[in-house]
Amino acid sequence: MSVTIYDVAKKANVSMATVSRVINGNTNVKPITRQKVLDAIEELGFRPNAVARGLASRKTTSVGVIIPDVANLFIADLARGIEDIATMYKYHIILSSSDQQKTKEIDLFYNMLEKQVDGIIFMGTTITDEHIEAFKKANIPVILAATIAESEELASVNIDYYQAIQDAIQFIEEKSKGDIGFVTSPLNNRSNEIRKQSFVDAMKKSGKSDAELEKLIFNSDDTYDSGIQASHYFLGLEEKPETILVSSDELALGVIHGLQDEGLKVPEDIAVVGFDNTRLATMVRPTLTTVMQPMYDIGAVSMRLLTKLLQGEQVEEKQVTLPHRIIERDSTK
Amino acid sequence: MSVTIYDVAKKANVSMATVSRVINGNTNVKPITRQKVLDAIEELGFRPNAVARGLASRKTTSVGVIIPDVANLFIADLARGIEDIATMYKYHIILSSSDQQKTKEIDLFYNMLEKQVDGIIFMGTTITDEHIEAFKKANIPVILAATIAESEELASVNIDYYQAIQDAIQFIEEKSKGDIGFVTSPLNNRSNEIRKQSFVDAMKKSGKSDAELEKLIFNSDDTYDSGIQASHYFLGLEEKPETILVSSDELALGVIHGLQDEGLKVPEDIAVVGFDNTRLATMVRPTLTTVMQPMYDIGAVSMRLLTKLLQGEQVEEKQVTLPHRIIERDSTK
DNA sequence: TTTACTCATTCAAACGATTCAATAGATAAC
DNA sequence: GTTATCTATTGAATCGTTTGAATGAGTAAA
Repeated sequence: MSVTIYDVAKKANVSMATVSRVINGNTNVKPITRQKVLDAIEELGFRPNAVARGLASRKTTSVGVIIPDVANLFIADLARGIEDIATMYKYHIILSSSDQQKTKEIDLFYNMLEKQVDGIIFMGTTITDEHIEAFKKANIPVILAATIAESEELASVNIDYYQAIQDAIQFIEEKSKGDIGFVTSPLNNRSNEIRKQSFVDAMKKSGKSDAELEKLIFNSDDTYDSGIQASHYFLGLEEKPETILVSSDELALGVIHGLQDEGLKVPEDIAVVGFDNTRLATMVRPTLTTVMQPMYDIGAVSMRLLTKLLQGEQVEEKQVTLPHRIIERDSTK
Repeated sequence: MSVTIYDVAKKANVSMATVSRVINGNTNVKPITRQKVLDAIEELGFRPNAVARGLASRKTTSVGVIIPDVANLFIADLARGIEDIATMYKYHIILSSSDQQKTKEIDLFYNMLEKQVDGIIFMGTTITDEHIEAFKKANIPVILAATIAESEELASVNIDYYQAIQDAIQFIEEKSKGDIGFVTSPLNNRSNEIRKQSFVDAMKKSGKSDAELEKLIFNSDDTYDSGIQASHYFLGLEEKPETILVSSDELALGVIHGLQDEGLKVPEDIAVVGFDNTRLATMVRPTLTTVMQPMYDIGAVSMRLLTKLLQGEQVEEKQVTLPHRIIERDSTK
């Protein structure tokens, strides 16, 4: 049926081993032989069967990528970062969305192991013992991308979420003395939990009581619509915050539009600060001041880290923290 | 090292063939034997090696997906549709972005063949002879998703782009007698070309001269920023259009904001109609009237079609046209 | 009882590469 | 001239499954 290494060997009058060595760019092949083989390959239109290769070499040059949802703008950016570096290092990507469901995350993980991927990049919600067990059972490197694990042993690439929120609050407080409202993303996600905690700590430090604090927090489900709901919530308060700090950009757009729909002006009446710096941030009026979380870079660095691990390169630190920063636009004054 | 089918066979006191038959849910296994094998599998924590399976069975249960760019909101939706159906039918997805570069598209295609994918879903720009040659050389089914090919032989899933624009124009003309401006997406993409042609035909039919027509068209590169440029362009015309019809939603947001930045009101001064109906359409003020192109569905239907082809199911029609429709929101009056 | 069939199971040959030990030929060292 | 050292190449086992042919046991038909 299809052309195999055997056919090439026959045509070039050499052994399969030699053909294999030519394909793999191995030395110890006489230039003249190499050329003979190359000619035969060309002539037959031979393309090595990656599955057979994978079986024989125990390397598939594919990596598994498990993310919550490709269709999420923010996450797709991560995927793209991974992909670009993977392509650069000649890896293929097997991609799956977990929809933040723990069982699905774990199932997908084992499925990818069956596929004999060389490594896995995982973005998920909270890392449980079950996750860790699965990761350990796998004899391949696993990188957590934009995902927090308490365990020191797991390789990961993140930003410092706690500090990011602290910085955002400091940024806000430099501009305005009023209250700050906070819209969380779902707290089944460790990094969202950390952001909330960071907010809580900061507010307590500036003397807010538990009761006051509670009013300043709106728990959302991370959608545009719940951003709108959040805005209604804050407008319903007796003491409205002067600034609303929001856990994601999409949510922030919802908040902004919710406020505008009620006739308020952003940032004059209420300022809004987002989180992520997705492309959405510039696609809204006023443009959104936001905390940059460089998802593309997180993906790229994760994949690069993975290639290092796969190729046995020295890795100084398995837990990478990428810088964040506040990007000031027009939704704050 | 890892547990193989051989270990299971030994433990259960049966042959590898029997274990294989159990794994594959084959009949002709006595219940009692099946249970013995299942127990052994459980006990040893056996997981079949998909690579070995792939080699032996010549089926990998993975499909290749080639798309212009995962990080594009609109395209990621397609990917998600593909993925959901793939998961349902137990296929894995190998995903790659081509950045609309023809050589990359073709390289990726051949790479996926090397990986022995069972089928490929392809979204690209213009299908050239080179593409068709590659598709034919592959002995596996290929589905074009949201991608036009003139050839009748290729399986594909699309909407009727020509008609969609005709409908949009009719919709606009029912509301307003003024000129219609048109913002194209890059014309290296066949479907964009068709949309433009559709617009041109309609305008000619209503008596526009070539000179008039030319002024009404702005060629963009399909980004938010070029949407802004488009708005400036139209504002610079002596006779400004009353409505601007735009080839994508992201572009349309750019147009809307560009107009608003200049102090115009949408839709009072100028109405805007988008194309795609991405989530962006509701994430802007005014919300965007747009032509729905159901990318998720296109992905899902493509994948379903592929499974049919792979499983030898009867397929009535290899070229599927999905319905489109105009979704009226607030950017038109 | 013999023959013919099923049904359950085993045997062993693929699948298409990689890889390591073995070998032959050429070159260098003594 | 013999031995040692490289270099280029081959042979064959191996990777972990699937799968079709072969086998054997049990049952139904004659």
